[in-house]
Amino acid sequence: MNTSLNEARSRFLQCWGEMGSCWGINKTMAQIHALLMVHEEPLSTDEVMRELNISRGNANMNLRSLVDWGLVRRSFKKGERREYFQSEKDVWRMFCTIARERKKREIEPVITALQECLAIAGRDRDCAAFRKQVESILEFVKTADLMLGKISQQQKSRVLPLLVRLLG
Amino acid sequence: MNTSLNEARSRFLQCWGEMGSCWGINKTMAQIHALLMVHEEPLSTDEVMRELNISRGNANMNLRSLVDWGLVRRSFKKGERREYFQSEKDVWRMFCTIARERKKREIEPVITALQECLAIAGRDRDCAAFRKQVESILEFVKTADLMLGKISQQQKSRVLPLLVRLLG
DNA sequence: TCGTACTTTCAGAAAGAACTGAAAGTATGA
DNA sequence: TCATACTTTCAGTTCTTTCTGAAAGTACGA
Repeated sequence: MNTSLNEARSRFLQCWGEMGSCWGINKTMAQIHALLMVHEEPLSTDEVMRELNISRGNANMNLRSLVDWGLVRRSFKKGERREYFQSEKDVWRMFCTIARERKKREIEPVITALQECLAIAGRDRDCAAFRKQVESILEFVKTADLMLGKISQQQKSRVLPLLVRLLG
Repeated sequence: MNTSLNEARSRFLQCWGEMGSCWGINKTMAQIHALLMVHEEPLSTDEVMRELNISRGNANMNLRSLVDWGLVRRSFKKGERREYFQSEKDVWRMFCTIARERKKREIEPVITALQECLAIAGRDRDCAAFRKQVESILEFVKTADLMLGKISQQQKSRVLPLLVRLLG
């Protein structure tokens, strides 16, 4: 098999794994995702284990997480009991999926927590400065949340013109 | 001192620390940042150590990181040798600073790495599918990079109208 | 130049996250 | 019902990151 393709692939897996770590995503999960992204054909758990040199438990757990995130689909070959996994390939749809999940898992809980902070603080005069700061953070996070929600519902083609306007 | 304010503060520190972890930021660093955000007055290393119950080394290291990120400024009180630290309070400016830093530290290196992947792969026919996928990822990351760069240069007042259009 | 009041560094310790692999669980077809 | 071919779980281990605290470094005024 083409050596430079192999080398390029493994460079890509490494890159994607590191990027994941930066953004709070398990490195192996990111690498499995990368692996599936650059394979047209669905891969089995055993193939993933072999390609990344990881244990069955690890492969299974991270494949499941990817399915939970909606980035990877289980797929079956007729006449085979074994399950295969296939990644979403379209980058914009991947982005939308990730945005929706992080919104739900991470941003919305922060909004709730900040609202709790304000509720706990109450309205005493000596809380005024604290309230003001937390309120402005909350407002920002809410706007970001709303925006992420809207953007991740759009077709890519509808977002591009806005970007052009912004970048122009 | 007002108990509910204390409770609200510590809830806020906890919340910000957890959020940091989600996004690949050291929890203690995020908590120090939170602590400084809700204090009008600059705090000394010893005050930070006391409030968060952490060691001198830890406090020193994370305060330095925050200064490196440009989120916190050193400040001095006249007649005192000790240094104090003060956080940027404006949320939009905080966001811009973080965006610029992550762009520089994390996004630009990914662009370079992806370009390397393409260079390694070369133009053989059996690389075509790989190239196509990596190219579309690269295009997306470049657009995100460009956009983050533009947005984080804007005044908040110039971004809001765009959001309104988008959200409408 | 020395003593004081601080800041920085870093080797080792602790905590936390991720991983392994064997055992248990499950589905299928004969 | 059983054997087979898989998937899932989880207790224990390994790896990574973060933290500690004492020692070294630095700056200043007397």
